[in-house]
Amino acid sequence: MTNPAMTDLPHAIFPAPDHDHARCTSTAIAHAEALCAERAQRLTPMRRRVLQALLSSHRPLGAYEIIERLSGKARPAPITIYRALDFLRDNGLVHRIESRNAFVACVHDHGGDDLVVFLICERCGAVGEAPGGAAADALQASSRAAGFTPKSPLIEIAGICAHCREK
Amino acid sequence: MTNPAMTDLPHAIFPAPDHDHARCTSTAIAHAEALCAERAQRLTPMRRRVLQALLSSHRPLGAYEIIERLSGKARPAPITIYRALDFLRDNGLVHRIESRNAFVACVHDHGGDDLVVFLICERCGAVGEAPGGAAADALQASSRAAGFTPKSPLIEIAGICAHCREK
DNA sequence: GGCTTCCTGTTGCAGCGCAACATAAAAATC
DNA sequence: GATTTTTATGTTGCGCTGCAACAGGAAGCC
Repeated sequence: MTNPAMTDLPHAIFPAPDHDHARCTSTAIAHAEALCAERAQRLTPMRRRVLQALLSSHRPLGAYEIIERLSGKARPAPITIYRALDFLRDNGLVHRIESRNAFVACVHDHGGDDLVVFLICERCGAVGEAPGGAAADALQASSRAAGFTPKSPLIEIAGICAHCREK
Repeated sequence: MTNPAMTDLPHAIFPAPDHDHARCTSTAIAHAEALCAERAQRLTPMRRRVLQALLSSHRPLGAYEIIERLSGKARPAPITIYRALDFLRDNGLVHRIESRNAFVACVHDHGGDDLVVFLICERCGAVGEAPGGAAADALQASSRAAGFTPKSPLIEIAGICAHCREK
């Protein structure tokens, strides 16, 4: 499932304000197509449109915000968006930011199981994904010590990203 | 602000099904009173009732669930509950579980700044609070590596607690 | 008492999220 | 290719979350 196009370009964890967003978007779409083809999943027009709406920014969007960005034609009902999001999430193409009740497109290429830390910039709203390998071990240990059998940990950190800090 | 009553009793991270819940509740209320007195904050009847509703279980409750548990008299509007919750959260007496959009009473005694890991049992719904000291360092490092200036990390882990696993 | 500050009640609204059912489109089977 | 089955989308409706704005009331301060 690894797509070279997503790994050879070493994404900064926070996309720079002047990055080549068109390419960034088309790469992600291409990755989604490849992945769905490989899994015999259907990237329908609706699902693609929702993904593109999310890719139009690196900010998490709510369902209603997505609807607004799906310009043209009739505006789909919220439930339609949620169903598309469910599909995209199941395939690791979209993440849910729990602390915002919103969604971001995933522009990284990571397995479904490894721990991802979401860094949320309070100023520009962008979301970065940092690898959480080291923290994963500590959390495993903490959980086990409590007799707890953990599934996927959820980590979200609010703060200020490098690009906003420079200003 | 440290209350001996809350520390001398070494709370298991997950309260056992047969724990002395009456004492567990009264201790928490006493702690809330002491803390508010110390800070010259007012633990009004409404705030106390909301806290007690949350203490009636170790499960996170939504605003409407809280309203239902505030039996007697007129049912307060949701906004009233949210205001009480804001107060209780500001004083560290209540935590918000983002992945559930719900709230739990805090039955531990930790400073406002140290990292807490919420363990959420998918079977019984109980929420435990584990210390996240070790993970905190790893997350700091991860964030810094991304040029990110972190504030308080949010960690929630779903899984199965020890008491549910035994069955 | 009079003033300020804080708390609660009321009304209203917007977003989130899904259940249940109906319809349409694609896949699979024959 | 026609029929059945599966899968995706549209429609309606509803309940929960969360807050803004305003009004009244209670507690503390001078």
